[in-house]
Parts: sequence; C-alpha cells; structure tokens
Amino acid sequence: MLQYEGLKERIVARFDEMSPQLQKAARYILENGQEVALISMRELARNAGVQPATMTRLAKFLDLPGYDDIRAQYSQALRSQADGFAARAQARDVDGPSGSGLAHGMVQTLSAQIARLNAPESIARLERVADTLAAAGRIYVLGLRSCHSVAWHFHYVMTLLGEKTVHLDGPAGTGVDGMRRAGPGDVMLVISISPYAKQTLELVGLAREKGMGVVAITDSEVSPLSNVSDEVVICATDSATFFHTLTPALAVSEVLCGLLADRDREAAVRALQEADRHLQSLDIYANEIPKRRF
Amino acid sequence: MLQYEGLKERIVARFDEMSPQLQKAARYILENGQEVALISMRELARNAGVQPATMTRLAKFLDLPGYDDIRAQYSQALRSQADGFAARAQARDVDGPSGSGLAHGMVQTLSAQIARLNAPESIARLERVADTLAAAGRIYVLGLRSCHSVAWHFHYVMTLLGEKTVHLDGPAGTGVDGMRRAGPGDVMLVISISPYAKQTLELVGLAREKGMGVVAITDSEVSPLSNVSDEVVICATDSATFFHTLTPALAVSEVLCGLLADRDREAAVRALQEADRHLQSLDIYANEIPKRRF
DNA sequence: ATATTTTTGAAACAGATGTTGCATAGACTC
DNA sequence: GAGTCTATGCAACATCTGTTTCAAAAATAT
Repeated sequence: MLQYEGLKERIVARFDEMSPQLQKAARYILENGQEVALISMRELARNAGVQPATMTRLAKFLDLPGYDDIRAQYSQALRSQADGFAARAQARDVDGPSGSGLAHGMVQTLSAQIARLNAPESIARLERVADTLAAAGRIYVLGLRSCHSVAWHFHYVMTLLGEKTVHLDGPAGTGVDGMRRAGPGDVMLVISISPYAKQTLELVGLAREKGMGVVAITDSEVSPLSNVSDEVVICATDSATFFHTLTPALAVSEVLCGLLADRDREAAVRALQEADRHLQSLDIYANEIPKRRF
Repeated sequence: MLQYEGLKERIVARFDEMSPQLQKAARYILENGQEVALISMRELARNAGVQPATMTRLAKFLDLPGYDDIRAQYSQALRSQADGFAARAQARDVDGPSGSGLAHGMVQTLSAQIARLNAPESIARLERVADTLAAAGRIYVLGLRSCHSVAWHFHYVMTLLGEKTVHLDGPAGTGVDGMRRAGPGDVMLVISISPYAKQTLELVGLAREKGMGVVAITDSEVSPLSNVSDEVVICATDSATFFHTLTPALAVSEVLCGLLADRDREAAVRALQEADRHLQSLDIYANEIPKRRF
C-alpha cells in the first residue's frame, strides 16, 4: 500500500509536466486504479483511448523500468486491500449512524437503492419507457421543484443527441408555453416525487387533454402519476436524512438516455460529434488544463 | 460474489471426482484465490506445482470454455471487493448479457460507483468538505452545463434549511452577479467534470481573487479544480454510454446536504417545518391524491 | 518563414500466454 | 497378461503481451 500510495502521488505530482497523451493515460489510471492490476496494458490503453506505447512511456516517465512495474505496484495494493478488507468493513459498520457513520450509511443506502433498480420488473419498465420515448415525436420533459435537476439533466443529455426534447421550464413562468405545439404522437416525461406539486399534476392533465402519451419517473406505485401515465418507473427516495433522495431518479434518467442513444448508435455518435464541433467552435471548454494559474 | 461463490463451491463440490493433478491445481486455487486474478496462468501453475495444461483442463472439467473464464470470475470478485459494498450488486454482471443488458449494466455500474464513495479516503474528504461548508458564511454554488443539475439540487435542498446558499446561475447570464457581495469567509462549492467549462475555471479564479474558500466536486485527482481548491471530493463519471454520468456527483451533493443538516439537527428541523408551512400556505403541493380525474 | 525539438502514431519485435494434439505412463477390466 | 481407457507430460500453435524503433506531425525556438 505504501508503494502504491507513493506511485499515485508521484503521478499526481508530476502530472503537470506530462504531455497531453501521457496525462490522458495517467488520468485514466488514477481514476480506475483497480483495473490496472486486472487487465492487460493494451486493454487499459484501449479503455483510456491511448496508444499502448503511451503506457510504456508513462512508466519510463515515472522513472520505472517498464509498465510491468506499474502493474506490480497496483497488484500489490489490491492484494493487501483484499486481505484487510473484511476486517475494515466490519470495524466501520460497528460505529453506528452518527458522525462519519452518517456519510457511510447514506452512501451505502444510495448504492443499494440503485442496485434495486436491477430487479427484472424495473428493468422491464425501463425498457418500456425507453420504447415509448423512442417512438415519440417530441419529448416534453417536466420536473418541478426538487425534480428539476433530473428533468434538466435528461433534457441536457438529450440535446446533445438531437432536437427531440423540450424542457418545460423557463424564467418568469414561461415554461408551460413549450407545450403549445404538443399533440398526439408526442410524449411527456414527467418526474415527480412526494410531495407532488400541484402544477405538475395539472400539466399532466393538460398533456392528456392534448392526446399526448405520458411516462413518469416517480416514487410509488400509488403515486398520483401512476394512475395517469402509460408507463411508470418506480425509484426509491427514502433517506436517513430529512430529505428525499433524487439520486436513484437521476440514475433512472441516465439509463433512459443510454437506452435511447443505444437504439440508434450511429445517429447518436454523429449527433455527439456535431455537438462537439459546435462546442469547440464556441470555445466553451478548457481544451488543455491550465497549469496552476493561481 | 454469487458467481465467484458459485465457482468456488463448484470446485469444492466436484473436488472428489478430480484426478490427482486436477486436485492439486484446484486446491491451490482455493487456497490462493486472489492470486488467480493477479498473475498469469503459467505462473500460477508453476506455483501450484502443476503443468499449465492442467489449469486449462481444470476449467474444462468445470464446464467452462477455458482458463480465462476462471480468471474472469476471480477478477470480478476482486474488483467488487475493492469496491467494497458493491460486491453483491456487481457479481451478477456475468449472467445477463442479452436483451436488457445495457440497462442492467448501467445500473450495476452506477451502484458500484456510488459504493466506491465508501472508501475511507472519500468519506474523509466528504467530512472535510462538510466542515468547510459548515464554517462558511455563505456558500456560493457553481455548476455549469451538465453539472447544473447537481448544483441546483444542492442549492434547492439547502434553501429548505435556510438562506446560506447562493446559486450562481440565472437567466440572461445574470448568474455571476450573485458573487458581488462574496468575500473572505465565504466558500464556493463548484461542481465540474471533464470537459471542464472555461467559465467555471474563470469564476473559480474570481472567487480566489476575492479571498473565498473553494471546495469542489470533480472527477479526478488531476482535474483543473484540484489545484485551486481547498478540498476536493472525487467521484466517478465513467459510463458504458456515450455520456458521463452525474449520478455519483449528485450522490455526493446529497451526502453533503445530509452532513450539513446533521451538524445542527434542531435548526434543520425548525427550518424544514417553516419551509413546510410556507409551501402549505402557497398551496404548492397536492395534499390528497386526486382520484383518477382522467 | 525555417530549423529544432518534442510528441505522437504505426508497425515490427521478441517473448509470454493459454490452448491443443499427441505420445507415453499408469490404472483398470476381462 | 493383453487390451482398454484415463491421466499426465511435452511440444507446437496461434495469439496476445509489453517494448522498441522509426517516421510523420506538432510544438517550440530561431
């Protein structure tokens, strides 16, 4: 573990001196440490989007004889981690849901809640919702108050893929205006959890009157949305805190995006490349990481 | 873990039927499980005092196509173990490759990524960030583009607790204005993942110039935010899809909210009750579930 | 603009990997 | 004890590994 820590620190320390490709490789290794020990260098390079040679070069750059030495260190770390793990996990579990236990407990709960989406029924629901959304002319995305984050994220990702979604939100209450042109053949994706905002239910009613389809991400089989939606995905919102969690709901929305992109992979790739060019031309992103300007 | 357990059990179950050499190989694998994933088959065979071919034969004997499948299972187990509590969820990875595979895989990955936040180092970072935020006068929340959802959600939850946060966003580019009154004693919470928006980095620079503290939720140890932040929480963003995932980042933000609320439980409860009364009086939420209006 | 250095990608390399076919050694049946 | 069958060791195999080399490209200096 010591050596491993040393290596990781060395990578971080000398990161700024590296060439772009070396940084790309180093970054991937830092973020996916366990993989280093478990897969081949070539595969790692593939995943990192880098030439195999770059990994060797990274090793030399770090004053190591070769890549095998990188792997050796990560293997060693994994070995000792595997040994000591059970003990540490048990020790941690004991000290209850207070202090650092709270963070631990929340993370654990969230992980489990998301894992629960793997129930066959949930997967089936996700597929059906994705089907409906894929078949839709336009997708009108509605998520008010706490659900705004989920709605917006879904919309944002989908805009990278095309022009299919309309986000029903906007300054000065103009959000609703987006629905003017909606009609049969279009679908509303509505996200709402308890307590359910009245406006959400009203807008769903409006959608129905217009003959639109409705699919929902919500928190219960008996949510008011379940009654009025064609398809529903249920996700957990319980939390040890005073608040409801939206993390599982966000996970659902990301899975939906993934499924939709997967329906037409080439189109998705094309759209993303185009979006990329667009953002490049607008100079939105920092292409290279500024070197300690501050 | 299921598969791994399954394999281990299968080895034990059929141990008696094996030929002496197969038993020798099997025994070594049972006793040195972690090694399987970390070294080559030939080396393993050497250590076990067995011919390389015997390992292949053991695999076939266990109705597996080849030795690689043995290693794959042990690798998976080790990966899960390293991820800690994701073990249960991730172990099923192997058996659902058809049809609903993508959704299943995505959910699995998300669950594991969040579970990885339970690493002691991550928990410690979360605590430190929570400390910094708790001590801050005001918290200025910044998340542009894809990170907007996380920033907004953090801000929204925090508004239920009081007036401590300012969300640096708004129509017509007015978001930045919020920072006018910020200064030393205040802290900026910035969320940004690769690719990093230029404006984000600029605003962080501005915050530093004003003498503010900076804490970040980002995707890498070597993110441009790491250099310029007092504390950083790292979360995974990889995904099987074309997009980066923000679910772990949202989880982080929710945990932070939880930790902050936990610092002063009574105040949190009071603030929430007040928020509740306020929303009640505005008649925002549906108090009873409308019964099939449609 | 030119020259020089650095960085990158592609191909070639030797060596190691997991697998397979075959021959021999041993165990068992009759 | 001959014949059959399985278990084992060995060597050849295609493939993949990590490394190196070399030329083109990009960045930097002149």
